[in-house]
Amino acid sequence: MATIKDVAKLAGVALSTASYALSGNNKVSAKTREKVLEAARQLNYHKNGFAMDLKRSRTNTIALILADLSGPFYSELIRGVQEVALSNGYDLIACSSIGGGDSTAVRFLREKRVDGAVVLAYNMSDEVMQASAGAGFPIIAMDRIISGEGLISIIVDGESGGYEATRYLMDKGHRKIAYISGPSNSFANSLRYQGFQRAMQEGGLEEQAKWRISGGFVRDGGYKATKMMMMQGELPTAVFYGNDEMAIGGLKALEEGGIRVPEDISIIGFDDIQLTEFIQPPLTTIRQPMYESGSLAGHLLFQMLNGEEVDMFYKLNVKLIECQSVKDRSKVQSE
Amino acid sequence: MATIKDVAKLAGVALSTASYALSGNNKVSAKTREKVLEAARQLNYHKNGFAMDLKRSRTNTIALILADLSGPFYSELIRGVQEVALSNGYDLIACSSIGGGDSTAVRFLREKRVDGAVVLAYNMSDEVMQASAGAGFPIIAMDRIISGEGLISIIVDGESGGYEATRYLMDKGHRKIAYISGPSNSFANSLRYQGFQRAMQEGGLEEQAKWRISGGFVRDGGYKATKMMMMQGELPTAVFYGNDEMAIGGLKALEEGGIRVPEDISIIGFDDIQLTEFIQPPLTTIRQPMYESGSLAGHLLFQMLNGEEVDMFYKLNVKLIECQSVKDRSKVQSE
DNA sequence: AACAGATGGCTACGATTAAGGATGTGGCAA
DNA sequence: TTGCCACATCCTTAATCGTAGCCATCTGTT
Repeated sequence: MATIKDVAKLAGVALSTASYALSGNNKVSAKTREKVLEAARQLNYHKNGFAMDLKRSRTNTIALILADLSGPFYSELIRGVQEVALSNGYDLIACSSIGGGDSTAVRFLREKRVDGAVVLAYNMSDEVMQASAGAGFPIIAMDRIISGEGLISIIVDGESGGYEATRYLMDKGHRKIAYISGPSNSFANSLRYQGFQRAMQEGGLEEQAKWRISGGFVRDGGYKATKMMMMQGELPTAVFYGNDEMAIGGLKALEEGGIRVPEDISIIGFDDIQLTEFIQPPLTTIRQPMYESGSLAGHLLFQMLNGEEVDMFYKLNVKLIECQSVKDRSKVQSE
Repeated sequence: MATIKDVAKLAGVALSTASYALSGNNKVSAKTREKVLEAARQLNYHKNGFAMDLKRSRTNTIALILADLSGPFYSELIRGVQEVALSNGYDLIACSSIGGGDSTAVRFLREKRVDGAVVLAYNMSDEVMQASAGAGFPIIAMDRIISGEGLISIIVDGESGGYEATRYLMDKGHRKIAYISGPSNSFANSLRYQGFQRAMQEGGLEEQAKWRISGGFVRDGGYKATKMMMMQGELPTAVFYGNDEMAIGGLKALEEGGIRVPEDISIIGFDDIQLTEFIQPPLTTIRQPMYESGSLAGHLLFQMLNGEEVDMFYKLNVKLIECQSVKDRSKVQSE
């Protein structure tokens, strides 16, 4: 690889002049600049990014940290972050936190290979995030409440969402409601479940242990959990899936068992992923403001990078999206 | 941020000793190493990634370049690449080629911020890839055929896939077949379409211009294209969707129009994304070996980084996955 | 005294950038 | 016209970022 030295030599100028010319500084005459650019072109010269970052001690890059690059993506959220990064002239890279302390994500944070990060990865420990964040290095956590210098939490109000979803089912006359949960260590899942419990208690309904099954927030988990539920003899009249992915898996299991939705059983999801409107029946669900939260995360990151004062905690509201996967049983008295 | 200098000073040793101790070199005594590590702990010292990369002139990172981070992901492909990278002790980052010449992807290639790349991004120009690739910098292209030093192409045999899909429909008695296409500049789309055309010609069937509509390879595009097709009065008996995403969109449009699948119309997709088995009816499609191609890409990348000789071109085979979205009309003579 | 192991000094990696040096321009007096 | 000076313009010198690793030096053992 050609370095700026080679360019300078070929152009017959000093190193620094070449540097100035290449970064568009107006300290060099047009003629010299042209000479330098021509030399660079001839040598197919390109800056060495690291040397630049090292000297500038800034990378102009932020990281989006995900639990698993091949996992289900919140594409709207990413779009939100991406647009803000782009419009601020920053680069965005995504990396995975697979691998624990040796993961790419942890290395990028520790070694300060980026200027800040947005984290949506349950497998990142609070410790790592707290150790890395700081005045000059903002981290936005989107899947937990965490505090520390340079740390901001954005969460969606999963508790209200869980509550609303459950109330909605109850209002439609459902009394036997199952909850298919996400991973037990998931903060989002615990919020949703708390909302579910609050609504159940408030309505004087008893939660059945056999109807609380984990599907790990993944499609196939929802499928298996639903199969398991179906093998227990008695079916609930409604199922609250902790997220849409599991509901899609559940739908397949029900279909295979010849159980109609919503005629025989009602289901409700959570997230409002784009797919929900494309499946049969369109899924009633709780919408999370994905794009907005991603965009907010991006904006906050840059405000912090610019040294502005911002709040450390944000809670976004959810909204019930009524489709066709829930049947109104309130007029029917019994089965 | 503390630097290795500070660590050395606090530990009372020379810079180089600290460096050796921190990189686990056995040139230092256990006692000294401990002293240095303790100092590093006290100062919360972490290596500066750039300085290290600069000195080592190696990053231990490879990039996965995608057209759009928020776009539909080939998660299996990513998993393939990711696993290989991880097992070789490399980091993997994903970045987007949105933004043309100023995109993150182009900068990462040009400025050599990674050691190599896997590219699956139609909006990357051949020129950029050819200019960046070289003996020490391998690039694996997964969406085109391209040649040059350090460049390898992996493609799936879309032509055969398109041919097989179409033959399959014809074998099932279909004579009126529509093709919902991807973007016209997509290499994958053109292969599939060529296969479609070959089968049609071979079967003596005429392709109807009104039944070749573009859906841009996206779900919503498939939905709109299908709506458009439905408005033209005459329906084909089968639709070949250029990819599964569009087929899912199309399914919704058909559903809305009260057209049953496969009773009234048969559909076939392409890709075999995970979702296909979860929709109703499960989609007959052409499977691309996604995981395998990702894994192959990863392996080739590391072989090149290790200076081994490899072929410059790979073509992977596809396979028809028979599900329930195609009806056999071969016994029915007319409609 | 020779040797091996441990430690320290120093330079290079490739770029940025402040500060100072060289060069050229124009104005004015002799 | 010529010579001198002030001044702006353009360019160069040199320090620096944080780390790796060569090579020299020192220490203690045999």
